[in-house]
Amino acid sequence: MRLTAKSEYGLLAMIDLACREGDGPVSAREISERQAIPAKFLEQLFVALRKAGLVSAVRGARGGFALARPAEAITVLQVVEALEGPLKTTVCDGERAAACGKGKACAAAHVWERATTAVRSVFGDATLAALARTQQELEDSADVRREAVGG
Amino acid sequence: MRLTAKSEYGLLAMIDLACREGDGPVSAREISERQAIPAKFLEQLFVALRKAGLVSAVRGARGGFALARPAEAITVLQVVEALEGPLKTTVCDGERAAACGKGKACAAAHVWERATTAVRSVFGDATLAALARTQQELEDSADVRREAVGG
DNA sequence: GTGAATCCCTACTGATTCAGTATGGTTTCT
DNA sequence: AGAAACCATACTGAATCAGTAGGGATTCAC
Repeated sequence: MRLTAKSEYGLLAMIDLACREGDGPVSAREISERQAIPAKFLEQLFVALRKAGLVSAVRGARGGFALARPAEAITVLQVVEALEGPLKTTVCDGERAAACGKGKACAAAHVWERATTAVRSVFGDATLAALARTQQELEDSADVRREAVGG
Repeated sequence: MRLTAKSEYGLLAMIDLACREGDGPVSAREISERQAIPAKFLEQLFVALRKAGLVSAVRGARGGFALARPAEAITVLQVVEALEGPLKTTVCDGERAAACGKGKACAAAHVWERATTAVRSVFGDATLAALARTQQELEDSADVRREAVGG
C-alpha cells in the first residue's frame, strides 16, 4: 500500500480525459502541460494505463488517448493498481509472515488488512465520472468567485 | 501514508507488552527474541515510542519497558504515528498542490484525503487491548488445534 | 512521399529512503 | 566491580523513486 507520484499524475491525467469524454483523442503533451506533469514521465504512465485496458491510444499526428470505457465504469482503484501494481498490505506480507513465529495467528496482520480493505473500498467506489463532475464543480465555483472579485 | 517495517515491528512489540500488562518491565531483548525483531532496531523503536509517551522505560539491570497507559487507551494510530510521523496523504501534498494550477480546486486530492481518513479511522479505532485479546484468542485456538492433532 | 507530430519502449541516473549495523555511552541491580 | 539493560548517534548497502535520454514506429498534412 504505497502511493507514489505515478498514482497522483496518473489520476490527474485520467480525470483530464474524463472531463473531455467524447472529444476525440487528447495528446499526452497537452495533458502534461495542462496538469504540469513531466511529459516523458506521463508517457510511461499511459503505456501502463493502456496495457491495463483503461485507455485506448491513437498513434500518429493528431493522435492521443481516450478512455477505453465510459468514465462511469473506471474506478480510482483500477487506475492506481494499473500504475503501482496490486494494492496490498506493505507490512506483514509473505516472507515476514513466515519469519514471525505466530505464522497465521497474528493480531497485527488483521489491522493491516483492515486498513488495506478500507483504502480499496474508497478507491473502488470512486469513479472517474464522479471525479470529473467534482472537478467541474470546483472549477465553476472558482470561476464565479473570480468574477465576483472582478478579476 | 507509507507503512514500513517500523510500524510492523513496533506494533508487534506493543501487542507483546499489552499481553503482559502488569507483569513489570519487559526487556527489549526478550521481545526481540519472541517476535523475531533485530534487537538494535527494536531499541530504536522503543526510543521513539518512549518519546511519544506510549511506553515507560526502566533503566539498568532488570529494566525494560511497559505501556505508559492502559492498553485500552493506546491505539494503533498512536503507535504508527509515533514511529512514522504524521499519517498524511503521500500524494498531492504541499509543494505539488502549489505546482498544479488547480491549487485548492482538485478532485483528485479529495480521493487521497478520503483514503487517508479511512486508514486513520481503522487505526484510531483499534486499541492495543483489543489486539491483545485477539492475539490471545488466536494463540488459544492454535493450541487447541495442536492438542487435537495429538502434537 | 517527406516531414512533423505523436505514441511506444528500454535503459539509465541522481537522490532519497529503508532496514539494519556499529559503536559507545549512561543508569541500575547484584 | 561487573553485568544487564536502556540511550543516542552515525554509518552503510540495497532498493526504490522520479525523472531523463534516446531512439524507434505509426499516422496525418501537405
